[in-house]
Amino acid sequence: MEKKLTINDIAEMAGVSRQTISRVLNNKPEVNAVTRNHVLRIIEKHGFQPSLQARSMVTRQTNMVAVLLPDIANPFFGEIVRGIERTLRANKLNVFLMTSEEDVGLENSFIQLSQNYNVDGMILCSPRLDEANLRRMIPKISPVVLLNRDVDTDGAACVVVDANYGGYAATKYLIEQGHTKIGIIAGPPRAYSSMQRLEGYKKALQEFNIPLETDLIMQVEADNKGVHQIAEQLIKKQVTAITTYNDLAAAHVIQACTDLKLSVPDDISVIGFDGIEISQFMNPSLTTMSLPLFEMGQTIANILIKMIKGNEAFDKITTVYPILKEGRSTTSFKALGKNLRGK
Amino acid sequence: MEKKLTINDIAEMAGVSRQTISRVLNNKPEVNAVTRNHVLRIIEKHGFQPSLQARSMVTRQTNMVAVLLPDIANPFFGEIVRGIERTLRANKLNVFLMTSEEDVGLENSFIQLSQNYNVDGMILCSPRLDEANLRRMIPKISPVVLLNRDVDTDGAACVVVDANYGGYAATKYLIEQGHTKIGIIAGPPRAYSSMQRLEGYKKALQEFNIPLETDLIMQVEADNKGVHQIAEQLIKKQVTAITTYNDLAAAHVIQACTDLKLSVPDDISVIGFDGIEISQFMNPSLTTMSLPLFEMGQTIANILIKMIKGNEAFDKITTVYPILKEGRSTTSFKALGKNLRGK
DNA sequence: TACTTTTATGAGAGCGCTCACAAAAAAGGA
DNA sequence: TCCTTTTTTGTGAGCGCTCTCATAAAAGTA
Repeated sequence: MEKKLTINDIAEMAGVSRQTISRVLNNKPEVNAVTRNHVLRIIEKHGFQPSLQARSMVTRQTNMVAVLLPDIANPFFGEIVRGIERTLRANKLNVFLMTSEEDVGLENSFIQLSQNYNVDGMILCSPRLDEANLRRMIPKISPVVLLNRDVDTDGAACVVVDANYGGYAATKYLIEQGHTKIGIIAGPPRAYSSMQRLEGYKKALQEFNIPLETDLIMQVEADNKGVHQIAEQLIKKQVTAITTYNDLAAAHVIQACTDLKLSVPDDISVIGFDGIEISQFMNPSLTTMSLPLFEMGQTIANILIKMIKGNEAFDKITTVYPILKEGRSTTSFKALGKNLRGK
Repeated sequence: MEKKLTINDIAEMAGVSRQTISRVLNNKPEVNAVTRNHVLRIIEKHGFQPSLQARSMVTRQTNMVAVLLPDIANPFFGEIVRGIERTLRANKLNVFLMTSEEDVGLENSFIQLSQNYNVDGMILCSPRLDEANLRRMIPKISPVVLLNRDVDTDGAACVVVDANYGGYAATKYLIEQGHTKIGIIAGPPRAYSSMQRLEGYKKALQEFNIPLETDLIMQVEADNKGVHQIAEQLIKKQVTAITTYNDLAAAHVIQACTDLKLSVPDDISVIGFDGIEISQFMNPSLTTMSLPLFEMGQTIANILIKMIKGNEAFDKITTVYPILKEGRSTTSFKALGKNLRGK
């Protein structure tokens, strides 16, 4: 570890005060051209770089943005973070990353932590905190952008996927393909998006006068551990189609079907959510409610940047609508009536 | 934004000196039980949290580890970061994330940046910097753990995938399946792992006395943009198998085959590298040289932690060997001789 | 020449904490 | 009682910077 030079060392070498060095460092105009060049040369020569830590101690800005998400290995968040990071970087902001693994306690302490690091802003992706908690935290950590949470408070902006619409559109699509016995794996029990998705599912059924069967409604923790099992349960209940809360879950459903010697889509249609890049490489390629993930990341970051700058108007709430992307994991029910198991 | 309390505010409220507060905060023993409880109550009451920024200013440790990687949306790095983050967190260390997008300039400035933030250590995943640059930087940013770069210097530890072995094993496997005309998409031109992989490929051919055909050797930038095109070129050269540098590239190769109305594995066998989670969901499921990604992340983090603590021995170099995981994207050449195009 | 205005530089304080030390209070020993 | 030891608390300095303000030097005005 080489010893690190400070602004005082440079000042001494240059024979000027540390304040002059500071001025050069910050491109202040009130410094003589000769002095500036002299200082610049010495800085250059020794490769001096000021401590950003010390600087932010006094300027009260860290150029750090805390990004909290449940799981970085999940391609959904991966794509979003890519969009976030690229946009932040273009604005000289850096990413302080935290993964909560769906744990509310961890989430809470992470938010606390980044507050203690004096981050300039926060991006909370799909926080699990309850509304009261969230409202309590926001004033302390503001500005903050929330993904998939709609909390109308000062200091917070929201970017939400219309999971209600998504659930509706996916279900409607399946109904139009002739399915009536449609299972839904809605997602984590307490998650806002799960509930919304379920609402959309119900709405579609209602619209087509299909009676709601509550035992076709499944919720599952986001770790995908239970998806396989739950898919088996649904299959036993003779569904002809299953709509899921994300593409990875859909992949597990397809695998459950394969394990039970059922064909997707011939026996069962499966529809995903998110439209992650690899959904097209799956076996079979996935029909999914697709989201512009990278762009969403950009949007999130841009809103936060506006909030940090503080002099520009920003959208308090931005709604993103998924669009149906047809793959080969769904098919018309009518077209293959004879394939139905037990019928 | 609520105003933030400082240690002085608490000191005043408690009627003691700021040093006593500091002692309570740091669980120092030399403070009277009564005083401690009194202070604790006031801290609790006002939800005071000390500024980690100010603290690290004096303690000279930030509890931050900079993690630099080429692409966060790539599941390969996603899995690794998951392992890194979980391990670091268990040791009260946090992640300062940076994505270089394969850009050497960005990489350089990121390393500089994290140095200026006084991070406690760095993890560089597959840096693109040339050896000289790397050697020059390491003393300034030490301790550092390098993934997939073998630079023997003080202050750096390395975790490398034996791509040579991987390339060898994949090629050998294909040869044993009866393939002799095997194409390789080795990876980014200047990447260390690409060259290693290629060496292994050559070694396997040599071992089986198969003449090397240089026009079956392809290199491609890691962005997968060109993979499709390059795969087409290889296919035109009548290869019966293609070995690739990662699973995503393999997916693109499979897609190129599909586009040309060729079947994988009946017409062409494809083998991937890394063994990311979704490779099993691909169409067809991928045969791949599988890596324990999550565990690699843990290993990397653990080595860095030892280096930071400074009182424990650590492995200067850790080699990880990929293992073959058979999927349905490869098949025996002999078994389907009649399927060969143009033969 | 003396005066104001402009330009360039420096000195001191302070961001919120922890360090090394000094000082005060309490306890123990004779 | 006085003196030593132990326990507890407080003081000053300083981490590496950037503020604000004062001062010095240069330039313009009369």
